[in-house]
Amino acid sequence: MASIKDVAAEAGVSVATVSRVLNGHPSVSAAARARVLGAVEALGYRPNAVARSLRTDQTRTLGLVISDVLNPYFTELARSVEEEARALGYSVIIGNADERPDLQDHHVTTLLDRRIDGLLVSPTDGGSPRMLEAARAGTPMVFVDRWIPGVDVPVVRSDGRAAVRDLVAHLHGLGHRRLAIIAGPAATTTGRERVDAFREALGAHGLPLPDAYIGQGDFQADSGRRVTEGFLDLPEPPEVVFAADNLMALGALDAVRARGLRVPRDIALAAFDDIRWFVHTDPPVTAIAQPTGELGRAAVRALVDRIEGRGGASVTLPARLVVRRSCGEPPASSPQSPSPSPVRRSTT
Amino acid sequence: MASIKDVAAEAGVSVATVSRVLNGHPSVSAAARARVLGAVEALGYRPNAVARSLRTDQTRTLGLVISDVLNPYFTELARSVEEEARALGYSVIIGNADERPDLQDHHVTTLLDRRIDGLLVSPTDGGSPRMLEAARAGTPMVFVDRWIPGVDVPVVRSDGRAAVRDLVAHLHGLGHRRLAIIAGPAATTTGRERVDAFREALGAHGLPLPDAYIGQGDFQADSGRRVTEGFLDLPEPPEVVFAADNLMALGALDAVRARGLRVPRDIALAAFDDIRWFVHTDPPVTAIAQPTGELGRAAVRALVDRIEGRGGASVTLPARLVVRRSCGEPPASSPQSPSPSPVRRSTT
DNA sequence: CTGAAAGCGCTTACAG
DNA sequence: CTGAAAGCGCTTACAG
Repeated sequence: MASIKDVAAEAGVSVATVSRVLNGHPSVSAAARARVLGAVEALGYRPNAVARSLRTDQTRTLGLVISDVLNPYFTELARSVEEEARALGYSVIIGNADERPDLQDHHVTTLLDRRIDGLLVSPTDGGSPRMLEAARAGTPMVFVDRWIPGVDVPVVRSDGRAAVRDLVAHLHGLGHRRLAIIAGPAATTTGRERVDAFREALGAHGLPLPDAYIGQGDFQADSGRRVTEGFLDLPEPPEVVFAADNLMALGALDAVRARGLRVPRDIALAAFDDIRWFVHTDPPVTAIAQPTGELGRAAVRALVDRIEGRGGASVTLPARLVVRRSCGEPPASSPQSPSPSPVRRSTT
Repeated sequence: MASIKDVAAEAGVSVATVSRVLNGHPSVSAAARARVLGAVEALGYRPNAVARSLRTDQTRTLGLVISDVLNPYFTELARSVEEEARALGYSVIIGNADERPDLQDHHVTTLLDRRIDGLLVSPTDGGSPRMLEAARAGTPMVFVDRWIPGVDVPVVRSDGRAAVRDLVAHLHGLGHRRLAIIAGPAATTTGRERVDAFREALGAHGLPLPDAYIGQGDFQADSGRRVTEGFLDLPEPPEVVFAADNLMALGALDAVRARGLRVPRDIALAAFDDIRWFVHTDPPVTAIAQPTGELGRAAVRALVDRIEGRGGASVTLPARLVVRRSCGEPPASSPQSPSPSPVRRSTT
């Protein structure tokens, strides 16, 4: 592969001059510039990004460590992150932690070894030593979706509290009283917060959240299935299952179907995270939708602001309830909005 | 960040010695090794992968350019690619082309500039100049899923021909005679092949595939919706729509639902690519399943073989039909298997 | 406007 | 077993 030396030789100038025209430095004569450009074209030369990075100490690359690529929520997040990064002149390298702290650590290490300019992470746990160390060492960093309390890093996330209240009001309005949740890992903020919000919302209606109705999942499908089976085996099974993410809702559907039961007739289902397939499931699934694309873009802007020394602040965006049919049909006469906050009723 | 010099100073040895222990070179005294390891630990030193790559001319990194991250098929492919690569000591950088040739080109260029050791690509089109040039220049490369005829690069893909025959036999057995297809872009091999296989299978049953029943999609959801609307507007709409990928099937479901029609009562639906949600859609969708994970792993092995000078051959794996209910219920008395080749009937 | 030179952080023949 | 030195491909003060 042609190097800058080859270009210089071909153009009859020094490598310094080649470098200058490549970087748009103003003090180059028009003649030299033309000769260099000609040589670049003739040789099909492309600058070696590795050498450039070593010299300039910047890679124009962002690392993104997500919890699970198979989760459409994170896949959409990754897409918007890449899009915004590209618009700002950065590439992104994605690491998939698969909800495993050890894999998360592997990716953080690899990314740091590659000297990425900044790190976007949605932590799978309470924070590996390596990640905390990176944060302390001053690697520009921002948390997205999930975060680690006590670490001084901006957080870009969505707040589902109001939407969860809307959901519980909706469920209560439908006559449901025994509500259960498939929780995410307690080591994650979203794992804890969604349970807290749910419990709080239930409390407002005078409803309890007994321990038996809190199933411990890991945000992946199999755990949703397993927890749902446990709920169904209870002497008094819940009337509604709220899955804290879309994959666990998928697992819940698997479990219900495997028993020959029907949603919502035998048990109602709602999910955190809205995905396109929820419109076409049997029945369509009531869900809480996050402004995923906007989160990804905001996270990149915050990170790039940090990298380029412009601060970079936390952002919290609201989630919203999308009512479909998986929790039962509302009485025809009742109003749609269970609460003052805006609730979109899906047209499907 | 500590460099190799700092470690050398701390350990009281030369940087050469540090490098040797870091790389497991045998000729280092036990004492020196211990001092170096101690210094590494004390300083929290991590080798700079950028510098190492520049020096060794290898990055231990694979580039993967996929057509669309939002497509669960590619997301699963990407996951298995990363997994296998990691097992073999490589990282992978994913570029999402979003079915756009210009974006594909952007990623190929970026990846090449980073001097990745090898390139895995599922081309969005007939091949950009830059990609063809890379192939000709000898960059280790393998095509996965889609490929470009006439380019001397191994291809790892699945052959859906037999499964499409099984599908058509299934449809024919159900009494369907007017079958339509939502095709992928003609610039892609999978776009063309799936239509060809479909036409050939129809021919075996004496059925035509009129132009009006070939809708041009782009493998993304909106095109599936648009094409399906066109089918429904025909004076004689098809009885079955076969979507050449899962996203276009999603779009087809959107279109059918928007008209207040039902699958399979008003129109039947089948899809290429099986995804977990198809079990829970209304109705469950009959699909052709690819051995996606195996494809990803085989592609990585072929690429690494090329990189390490061990050849690297093409691999073709069979796809298989998974019958569900979206094409209608079979008469209770008829046998399940429409053909001699093995057909899995889903338990759901 | 231009070039010679230093240096980014490594690895690896070469000499001892 | 160990170190001094060259060199990977760039960028960028410095001097002219």
